[in-house]
Amino acid sequence: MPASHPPSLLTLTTYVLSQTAKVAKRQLDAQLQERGMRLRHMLVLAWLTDHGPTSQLSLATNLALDPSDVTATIDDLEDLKLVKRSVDPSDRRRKLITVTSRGEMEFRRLHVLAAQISDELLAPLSERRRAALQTDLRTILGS
Amino acid sequence: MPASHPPSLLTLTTYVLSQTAKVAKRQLDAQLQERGMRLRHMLVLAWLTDHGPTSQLSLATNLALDPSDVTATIDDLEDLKLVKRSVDPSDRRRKLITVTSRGEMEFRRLHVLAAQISDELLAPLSERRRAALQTDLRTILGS
DNA sequence: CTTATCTCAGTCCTACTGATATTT
DNA sequence: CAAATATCAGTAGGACTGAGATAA
Repeated sequence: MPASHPPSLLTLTTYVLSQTAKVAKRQLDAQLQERGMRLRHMLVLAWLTDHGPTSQLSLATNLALDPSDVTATIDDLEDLKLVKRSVDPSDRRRKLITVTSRGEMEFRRLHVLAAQISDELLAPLSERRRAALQTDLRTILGS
Repeated sequence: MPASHPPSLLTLTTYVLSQTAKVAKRQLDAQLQERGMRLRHMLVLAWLTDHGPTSQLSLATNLALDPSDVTATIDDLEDLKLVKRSVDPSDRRRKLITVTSRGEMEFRRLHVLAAQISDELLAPLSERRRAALQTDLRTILGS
């Protein structure tokens, strides 16, 4: 969060985009850190909540994480009793990661938190503008 | 750039924002890297082009860079003959950094490059939408 | 035997810290 | 002498690499 911005960069949407994202990310990180988590813990919880039991490698490829980071992340989440490892019976090399009910609760809390941060950040915009922003960004992302 | 996104996160504007920014940043970084530069080199060039000669500490505080990183960045830019160090006569502890004419040319090129990347990224949006996005993001950033 | 999955130790890179030199 | 500026060596933390273990 630069104290001020070079004017010639403020005309670049990508710059403004990155700077805004940095602010948002910083706020979320701070909140997550208070719970001993990082963004990738939340990503994994989100994925599991949405898609059900998933192998570590599949988490890695889908969430663009390094497989070894997934291992560490699952270690952490398992310590917190938010997920469970179990061997995939159909392929015993694989470990299926399952979110626990406690994990789902925690994810819901995190989601609320993130939504609040989102809202605060977007507070200067009207409801209509916010919706447009959301749609446009998703259009750009292509999903 | 996750291969796919957890649906429950796509409802969070901050998430979509961060992901979009990541894509943009990655593309710009790739281009900069081909010229032996990184984002902070461009930031410094932009600042100097906009504001004229500036001390290193002032660059650091304004651009939210660590002073020691500024030193290294100026080292690089000086090697490339894009900036010049000179002692501030009014306070000989300070070094005033000045962009050379070559540096200004290079920054103009980088700016064009970044604008192209911006345009490609925003291609799916109409002209009107793009303008709205730009304004809204600046509103959020508060500058 | 080769390949896939997970784990783990080690490496590399980046950002930051702390100490130093110089000037105010 | 204390504070400000720039430099630089060292540190800590994160992300990635490569090898090993187990299973297919």
